[in-house]
Amino acid sequence: MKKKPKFIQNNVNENQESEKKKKILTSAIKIIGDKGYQNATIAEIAKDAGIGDATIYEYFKSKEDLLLAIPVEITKELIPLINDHMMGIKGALNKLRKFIWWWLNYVEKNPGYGSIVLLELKTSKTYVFNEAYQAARNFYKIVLDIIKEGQEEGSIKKEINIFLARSICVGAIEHIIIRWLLKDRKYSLTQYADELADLLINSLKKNEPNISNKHL
Amino acid sequence: MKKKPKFIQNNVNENQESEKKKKILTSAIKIIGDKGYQNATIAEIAKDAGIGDATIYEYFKSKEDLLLAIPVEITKELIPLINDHMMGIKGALNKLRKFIWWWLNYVEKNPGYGSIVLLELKTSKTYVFNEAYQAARNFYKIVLDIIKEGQEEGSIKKEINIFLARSICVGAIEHIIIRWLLKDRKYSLTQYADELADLLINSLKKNEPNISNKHL
DNA sequence: TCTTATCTCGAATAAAATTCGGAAATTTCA
DNA sequence: TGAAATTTCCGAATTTTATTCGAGATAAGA
Repeated sequence: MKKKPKFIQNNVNENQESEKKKKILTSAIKIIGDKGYQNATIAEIAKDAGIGDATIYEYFKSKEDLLLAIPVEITKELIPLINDHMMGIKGALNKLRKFIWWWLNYVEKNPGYGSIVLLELKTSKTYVFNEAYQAARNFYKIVLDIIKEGQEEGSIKKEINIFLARSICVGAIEHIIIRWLLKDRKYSLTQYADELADLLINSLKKNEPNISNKHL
Repeated sequence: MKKKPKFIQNNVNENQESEKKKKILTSAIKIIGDKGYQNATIAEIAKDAGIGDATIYEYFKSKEDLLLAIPVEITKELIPLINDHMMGIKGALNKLRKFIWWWLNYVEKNPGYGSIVLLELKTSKTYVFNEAYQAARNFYKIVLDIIKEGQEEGSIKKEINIFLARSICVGAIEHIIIRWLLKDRKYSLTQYADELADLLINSLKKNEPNISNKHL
């Protein structure tokens, strides 16, 4: 651990994310994702991270601050990841299908993260004013961009309000995920990806008259 | 307060819902709906209800039990109310439109209830095993029934998976409500009803070939 | 009016978050 | 290299809240 320049906050070195901070976050995701924010105790998170309770407060202002730091951290890693997966896919509707699949798949493999973002986070009164909210917005923005792209390339109806379209896509995906999180999580989430994508794409895409009418 | 028949539970009179219990619930909706479950204290709820803290525990096992009792109580009143509004409306798609409007309107007028049901409830570990979850299911079932009806009468595509269709409708509505709840709640929610209904109806309804193709 | 079963709540208890003060570790620089 | 300065860490005390206890208040029936 190296020394930082003279005048520093009263807090721990913030840049280059000390390993300890990462370890706390990892333990927090594990414990909170598993038992929920309510039932997770600072003592247990500290124990899992192999440090004393008080040390957590060197890195996070409060338990709530720790909760809010989770999506900020993870989303930072997530957005490049999904963008990477999106590369080489042509056409907004194909991208939308891929995005749906990717998201369901990610939550299925990381239910703790899904549980925190979709269930725990929104009860925090300060959520909207925190950068956690910005992180979520950046994530949703991917869907919005896909819809815009589709309207530009002519595959998605121009008359649709893009924000409403995003609400339908994001709302449907989240609703399916939330049901899964609340249930036993035994069945596969990704199995819904294709059918859901079909339905959403069908409601957004511009009908091609020459094709859809050839049977008349 | 009248005496109840001989052998009673170790608890307070459960039938005919004593006014005190109702008063506690009313205060709980007010305080929890406003500050959130976390920040609402039993002391404050008790004070608002004009009783001592300990009295709450005569009517509810715990703070969580009190939270879970709220949707059970309210949904009991809500379902007859919405069914009443639905009467006389012909056609599944018209019912869906009305349902969307009604729901958005109800939450706009009762944001405390909306906040509890959509934001606070889902973090409770016991939610799924509680009758609160059943109450929510009964509410969603209205949408499912509308979709079934639409498929039977031929206004909604038969090939759509009804559960997925419900997820899209409920998910979209809830997503719009949640954004509103998290923001300042200053703008009108019901303003979205029509456009949202258009979009959802459009994605579910069976296209009538003779009409959609007459311009060819 | 007296007895008994409820109801109510002030005060004690318990559990968990947060703060405090100083010890341990690390860094600086003479 | 050594010791002062700075930073990190944490055990123990404090604070905040939910929950329980037990005694007094209230009503019903004899």
